[in-house]
Amino acid sequence: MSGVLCANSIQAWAKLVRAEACVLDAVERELRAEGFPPPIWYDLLLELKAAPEHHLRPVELEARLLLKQYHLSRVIDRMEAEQLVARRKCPTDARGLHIALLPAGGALLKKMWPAYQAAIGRHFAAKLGPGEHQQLSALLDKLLP
Amino acid sequence: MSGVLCANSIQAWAKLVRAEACVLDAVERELRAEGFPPPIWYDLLLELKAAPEHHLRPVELEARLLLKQYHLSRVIDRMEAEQLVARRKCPTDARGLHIALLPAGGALLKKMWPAYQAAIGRHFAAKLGPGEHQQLSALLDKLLP
DNA sequence: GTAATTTTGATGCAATCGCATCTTTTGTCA
DNA sequence: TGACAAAAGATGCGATTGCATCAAAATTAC
Repeated sequence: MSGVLCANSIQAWAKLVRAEACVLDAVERELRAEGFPPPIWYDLLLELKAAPEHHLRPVELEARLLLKQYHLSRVIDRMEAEQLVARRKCPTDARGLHIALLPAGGALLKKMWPAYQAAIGRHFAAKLGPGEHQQLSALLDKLLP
Repeated sequence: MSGVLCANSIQAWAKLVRAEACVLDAVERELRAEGFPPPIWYDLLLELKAAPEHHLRPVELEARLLLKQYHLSRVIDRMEAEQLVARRKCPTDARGLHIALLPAGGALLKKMWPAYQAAIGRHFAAKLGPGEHQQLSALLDKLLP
């Protein structure tokens, strides 16, 4: 089953790790410098906003954002402390929760978008040519579950 | 300068972050389960081994591995505690150091390679087609400094 | 030559992560 | 039904990260 990986594979692997770290770090740093929370907060809020009734269960958020269970649990702690989201009882499963979008969450989403977009544009999008975003997307799709 | 990013860019961005996290996490988890240290230790040892006299300065390691200064400083702490590398005085710059590869470091490199290779193969390389590794490499190169 | 600036590396402290485990509730199957 | 396994979330604790800052040496400027 195994054998030897070719040099191309190893190099692609190394570049994936390095490039992502480099770009994500630049974006996070830029957002933080402007007083914004980390990108994952934005992503989470966006998922909630896109959801049918502006709420999702943690399990669903885990799957969409690919977060680990304990990680998400703590992100929600912090966002709840900032009144961005609220934990509500889930009516159909007593084990579960609804994570609901609060007004302040919607407001942050709006306020953060220009900065987030600019950061992604500067540190990521601008470095690729026109068709390359889709090309990269297609390749990364194969790596996703 | 700015304007609006197209949906393709945003999606590619999101996939880059998610896919990398997903794959790196799987590889790290697998190595850890077999009792090995994190991949960055391997990468660092490999850089040292490839270096002319099996030693490099922290600044050089930072640049090659794209690590932050304080991060690298602490990684070296841990690796030094395990006798994998040693901090030596740098003869040409009294501020600096030589990080030297120790025998145990070389041994770990050898011992770890099969596991590392297998993990990368399983969680990354196997998911891409023959030419796609190079294709991905080329795209990621544009994101690197 | 000396003062100001930059570079290199370390570290205190607070925030975050990762693992393992716990509680509660659901689902399965005899 | 009743026992047993699986799923959803929370959390204690130790390890790691990130920021800010420090000290020491090299470089630059005057």
